[in-house]
Amino acid sequence: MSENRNYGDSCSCSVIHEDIVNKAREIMPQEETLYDLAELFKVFGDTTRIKIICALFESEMCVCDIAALLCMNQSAISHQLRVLKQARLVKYRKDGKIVYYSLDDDHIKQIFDLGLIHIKE
Amino acid sequence: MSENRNYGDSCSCSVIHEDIVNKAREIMPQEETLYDLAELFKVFGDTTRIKIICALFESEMCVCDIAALLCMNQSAISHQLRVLKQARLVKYRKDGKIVYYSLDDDHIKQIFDLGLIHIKE
DNA sequence: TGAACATATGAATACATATTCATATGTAAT
DNA sequence: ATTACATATGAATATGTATTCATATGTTCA
Repeated sequence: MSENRNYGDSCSCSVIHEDIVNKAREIMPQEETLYDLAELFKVFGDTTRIKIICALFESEMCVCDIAALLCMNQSAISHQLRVLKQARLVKYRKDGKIVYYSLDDDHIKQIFDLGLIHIKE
Repeated sequence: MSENRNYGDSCSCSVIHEDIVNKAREIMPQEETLYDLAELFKVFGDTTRIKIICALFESEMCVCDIAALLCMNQSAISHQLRVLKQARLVKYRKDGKIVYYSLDDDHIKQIFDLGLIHIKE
């Protein structure tokens, strides 16, 4: 009966349904893609950043405005805007010393709204 | 000129565009909603959980299958399945000692795919 | 009943990260 | 030039969390 047992070092259990596992392996995207995807959702997965995103649905805002709105200090907002920028979720334009941030992707609202639908159920 | 200055204790800067801030404040969902939303995306924001979700697109799978597929130990998978379960992203059925997990929400694929579209740009 | 096994779970550890503080950078106005 | 101000950023801290280990729970089968 040991033919059905296929213990892996790290898995510490047997593969019960090898066909299922193989099929799943085939449809799995590249490691890098899955990593990037997790990184993207990680950016959405913070209350402060979600609030910033939500605020920017209304209109572009400067760092100070966002800090005032969220009652948080300017540095925290600036750090989070950097994260959002790196994830290409926001873009900015400078007008003198003021930096206006706005959303950089149409899908953001869709992702946000789908999330809302899920939690409202 | 100090009428335009409105320093808050925690904000450490002035509100530059009060009208914008007020409008944003109006459209902001409840604190709790935003918190729940962030919590939901946080669940998507982990490579292991994204892989589990992706695997379950193919079919339901037991804990062992998932552990084998991802080459991770059973305990790690079980812990993560609990997180997914608490977020109501997966459900399970028991068949003897085997527990089969499957996706519990149609929106998951949509959210996943929108994320993919974003990172592929 | 007891052995084998699939899964769950608590504790510990290691690592990631959000916020704050202090300060730097860059711009505008006097 | 100097002052005031908006923003950015590095370091430090505190908190959160993913994984592992050990073990418990619950099921099946002999």
